[in-house]
Amino acid sequence: MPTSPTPNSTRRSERSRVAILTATRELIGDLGYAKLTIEAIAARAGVGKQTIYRWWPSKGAVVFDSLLVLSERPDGGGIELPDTGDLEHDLRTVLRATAAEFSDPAFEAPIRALNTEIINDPDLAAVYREKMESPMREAKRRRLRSAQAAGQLPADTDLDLFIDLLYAPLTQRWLLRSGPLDAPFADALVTAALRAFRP
Amino acid sequence: MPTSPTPNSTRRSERSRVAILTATRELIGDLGYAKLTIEAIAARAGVGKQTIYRWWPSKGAVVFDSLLVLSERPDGGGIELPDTGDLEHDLRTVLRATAAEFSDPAFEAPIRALNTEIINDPDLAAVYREKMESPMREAKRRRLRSAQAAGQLPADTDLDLFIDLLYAPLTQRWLLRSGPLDAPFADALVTAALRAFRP
Amino acid sequence: MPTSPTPNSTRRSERSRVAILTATRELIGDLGYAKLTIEAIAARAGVGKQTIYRWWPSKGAVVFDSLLVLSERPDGGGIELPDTGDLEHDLRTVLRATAAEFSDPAFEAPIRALNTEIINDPDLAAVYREKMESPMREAKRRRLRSAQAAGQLPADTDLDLFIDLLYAPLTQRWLLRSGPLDAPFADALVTAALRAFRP
Amino acid sequence: MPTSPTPNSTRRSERSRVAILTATRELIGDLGYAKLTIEAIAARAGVGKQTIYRWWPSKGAVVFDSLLVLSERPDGGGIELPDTGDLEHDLRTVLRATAAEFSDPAFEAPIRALNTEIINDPDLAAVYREKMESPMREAKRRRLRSAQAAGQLPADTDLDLFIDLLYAPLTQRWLLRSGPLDAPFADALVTAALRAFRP
DNA sequence: CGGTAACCGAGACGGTACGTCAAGTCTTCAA
DNA sequence: TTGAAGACTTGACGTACCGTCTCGGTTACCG
Repeated sequence: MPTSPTPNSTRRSERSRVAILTATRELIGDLGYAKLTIEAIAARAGVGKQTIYRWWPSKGAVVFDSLLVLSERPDGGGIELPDTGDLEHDLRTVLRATAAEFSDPAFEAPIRALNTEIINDPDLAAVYREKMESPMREAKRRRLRSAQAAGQLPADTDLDLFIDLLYAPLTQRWLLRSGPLDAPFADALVTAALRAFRP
Repeated sequence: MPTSPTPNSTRRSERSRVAILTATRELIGDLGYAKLTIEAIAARAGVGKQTIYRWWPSKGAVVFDSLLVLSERPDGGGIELPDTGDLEHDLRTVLRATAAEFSDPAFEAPIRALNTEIINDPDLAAVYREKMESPMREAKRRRLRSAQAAGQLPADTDLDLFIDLLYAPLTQRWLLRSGPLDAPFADALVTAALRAFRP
Repeated sequence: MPTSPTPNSTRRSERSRVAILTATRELIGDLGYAKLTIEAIAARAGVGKQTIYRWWPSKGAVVFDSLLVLSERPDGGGIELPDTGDLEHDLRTVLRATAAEFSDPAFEAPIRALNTEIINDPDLAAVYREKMESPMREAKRRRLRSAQAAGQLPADTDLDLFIDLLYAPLTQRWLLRSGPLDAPFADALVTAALRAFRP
Repeated sequence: MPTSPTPNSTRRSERSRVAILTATRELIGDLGYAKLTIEAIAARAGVGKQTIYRWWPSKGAVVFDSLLVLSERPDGGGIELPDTGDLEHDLRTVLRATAAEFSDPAFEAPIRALNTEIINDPDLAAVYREKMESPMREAKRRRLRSAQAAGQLPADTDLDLFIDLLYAPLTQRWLLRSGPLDAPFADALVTAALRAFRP
């Protein structure tokens, strides 16, 4: 496993680990991904470069770990999508929120940085899927299964395809900046996805 | 416009321009994007570094221009999607071909390089949309309009949304390597997109 | 002959020649010798680089020619040392004047530049001796021969040695900045040189 | 002080320092001063360029330090001029030796390089006077004082002027290549200097 | 007196070296 | 014995100039 967000040695300094991850997140926000350097991270964290190289195999792994906390629930519990009983309404809420998050400058730089690393590093992509994508996708599946139980979605629906149809166009548009990430677009996606799987 | 694929001065050496673009394409294939350097491009092209810096504002712009030719038809004509009269059949053909292209090692490295640049450089993203995305999307729209005329797609279909639904999940899966790009996946996307817009 | 201060072709542009020499002199004064570049000369003179390379073989040659005018009499006549009939008095006058000239900021940079070139370029050194040193030394010899005729200097005096004794310590001190170039030093040199050759 | 021939930090690599100085000396001999580059020094010394820039402020300072060792006695003792009791004889010996040294190709290039730097860099000139000129001049003064004690030179002789009279013409002639550096010239200088200060 | 050849300003070209930055490795020293 | 500090080699960066080479546009001569 290329990243080690938790100490794998009792000797490891927790203080340094946190300082490095924090410094990395701050620097990505300040400079963007392209200008991020290991030296700057070490300097800002008040840490020797060797301490970074000792615990992470690549810059990408540091960046990844530093952003992992963004997706972690402080309470340790799993992520949960809203479930009012009305699938279409809930999906609109969630998709609009996702669109808004992409537009938030505080998330913009880090997520672009993360994508840059993942696109070019298959190992990191695997870790990403395991640590960040999977939990989120499982939460989405849970909500859709609940809808199936409620008879709002056919029982034989390919849930992963449904999720892809819903989210991929949104992510795509954000990555390539090919159009506005607004509520009408989010709503249109929800409508289209639901229509694609109606009986 | 940040890139200038054609000489903007009578003094510009066409020989050098072509050599630079060719060398860039070859090096991306050999080394991947991350290890591509301006010095290596200049050396391989038999050109002074200054000649690159004189005509392109950034490494990304050179990479972009070098890949632009991949999307250009040698005959100068526009791109055209197949039109046998059967929309579903044609879309399957096209989507399967797109999936196959993504799996082709010759395209893999360059297109990942291009995406890396585009994600982090809004200017380049704009040029990308204008020079590469737009012509392709227009060709897709033409095929869909033809289907509308043939009564295979409702006249009020939001063609751009249709295209997003069809292609975004494919691109997403390829970028993040989150699953196989095979014929069943392509077919499922076609089916889902068509069902989303059936009357 | 490595330098050609006068046009050797009727086609040569006198305007350009003068502009180049003037620009060179100005730039040496502004930047010092080390930062002087052919490109800057060409730019300041409003001249193509090729026009410089066409007429001078090296940067040193341009510098040399540009400084040659400093030693030329505007009236075209030769240099002449004062001759009041009192050798010691005249030598003091001349040596003090030489010391003052060395201290003049307007001469400082150019003459250092000239020396730098001459030290490292034997060809230039030869031209320097012919064009600048010889006429000056001949004028000094003339004054000393006049003194011999007046019985103020033995007839068998080695005039070149006398001149070296007089001027070399002055030049040395200026070049290496090893001491003040003041009147007492000049006077001491005159006294010593005269004593060295008194009967 | 612009040069630091001895490590000013315990962290400094003595191996690198010596390699740089040695490479510089060798390259000056091979290429001459004008073609000496920092890159070539670093390459020949097997050292990163940064290591040079870290410890020396300019190319001149490296050149200077590399030549400093030429004037250092390995035994740590000071320089001493011969003292047979016969001043004229000793001065002839020393001046002829100096002339011969100037003619030695192994000294030619480095000393010209040194002079080039010193002429154009007042700071370097100051260090030169302190580290190289002064010890040598003091040795000369000692020999002359010994002659004064022996009654071969008046007690009120201006020793520095005497030294200038003796050496400046020699150095001048060598720098400008204005004449042969042979024994007759050396002898003539000795004779003249002694005559200038005889009672 | 009209062609033409040399010279001109301009500036692109293939290069070399600059001085800086950062990468990843290695060494020293204090806690 | 870890970890901070930071020197080390390496190598790419983007810039400045080098000296050469066109490119059109004068300019002066020669046929």
